[in-house]
Amino acid sequence: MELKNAQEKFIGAWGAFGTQWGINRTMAQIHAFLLVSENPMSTEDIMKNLNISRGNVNMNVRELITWGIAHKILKIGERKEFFTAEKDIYRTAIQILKERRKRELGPVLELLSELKKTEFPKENDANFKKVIEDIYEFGNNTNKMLERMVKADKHWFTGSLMKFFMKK
Amino acid sequence: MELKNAQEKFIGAWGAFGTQWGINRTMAQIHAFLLVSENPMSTEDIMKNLNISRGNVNMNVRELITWGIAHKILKIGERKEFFTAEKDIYRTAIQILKERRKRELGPVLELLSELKKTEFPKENDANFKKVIEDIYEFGNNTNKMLERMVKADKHWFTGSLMKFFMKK
DNA sequence: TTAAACTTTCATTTATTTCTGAAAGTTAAG
DNA sequence: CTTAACTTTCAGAAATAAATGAAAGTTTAA
Repeated sequence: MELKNAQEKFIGAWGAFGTQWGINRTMAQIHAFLLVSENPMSTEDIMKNLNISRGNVNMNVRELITWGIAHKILKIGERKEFFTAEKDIYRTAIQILKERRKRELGPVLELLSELKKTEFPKENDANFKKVIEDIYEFGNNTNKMLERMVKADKHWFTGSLMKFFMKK
Repeated sequence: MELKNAQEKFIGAWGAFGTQWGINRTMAQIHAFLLVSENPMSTEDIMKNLNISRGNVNMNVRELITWGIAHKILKIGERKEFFTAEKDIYRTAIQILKERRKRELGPVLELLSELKKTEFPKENDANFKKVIEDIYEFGNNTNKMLERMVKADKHWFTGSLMKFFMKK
């Protein structure tokens, strides 16, 4: 197999994977393309290689940058902007956890905490209260764990965390 | 606020949350509805309460059952089928992890492992190899941790795991 | 049997998400 | 300035995902 085939296979798979996680296909593909590209790539490079429009590249690259998993690179003497993916996969994973925690877990915990406080005079609310409290507790614990992970350094993952999970 | 309003708020939020995680809105809403319902509900109950069609209810309820987070309940003397959500939130979370691990992480690891073995004679593939290896290693570690979590019991989460994350 | 009660399927329709590409906006070199 | 090189925006088009509902299938009671 040629390297190019293998890269395309990876890009395709990464796109499909992204879809299942609520990330759009193209954003994931651009991410994969930048990962396998040795050097920073321009908008035109991405357009050409993935066969997508300028607007699409622009939108999704900016989104990747917002997520903190791609970076803008300026070359001296060049007017054009280039882009590169964060190559440290742990950093990448941590960034994704961080953003999803903030954007998704945050609002849910807020709602649950609000619902938890609400009183329902004279209504039979035992089941509802329990469901909300259980989910809140679970979400809160998850939140705390994610906070810890987000603050950890790369070696903590392969070291302490892995050891904890493997023991016994 | 009335209990019903609170329930609807929860159902709506759960649906929106699901959307972001690649789960369809209705499936998440049915799940939420079954969670807040004290008793098992029939197809008609779900249709009426969420204002959706019979076919839609049928498809999504079966999907929830496949995921192992809802159950079919048969009442004696009743022809109709009733459905209920798994009320243990830890079990629910574990089921979801289990399924996603199997369906999504599995195939990706398989592809990565295949790409990792591929040789590219005479090509400059150092960056590609490193990316694939790094992601594979990360995926593999994640996989091992998930396996451990999936096999753990409820108390391990609030006990050992929580303690590990909170220490220092 | 057979007929009523219920569940499942699936071709169409509807809704949602994503993409395109041309126009507008921005920047910097000359 | 002015113009060329480049980036961003966004209305409409295209692609994808999800929902409908009527027809087909299944089960059970009588």
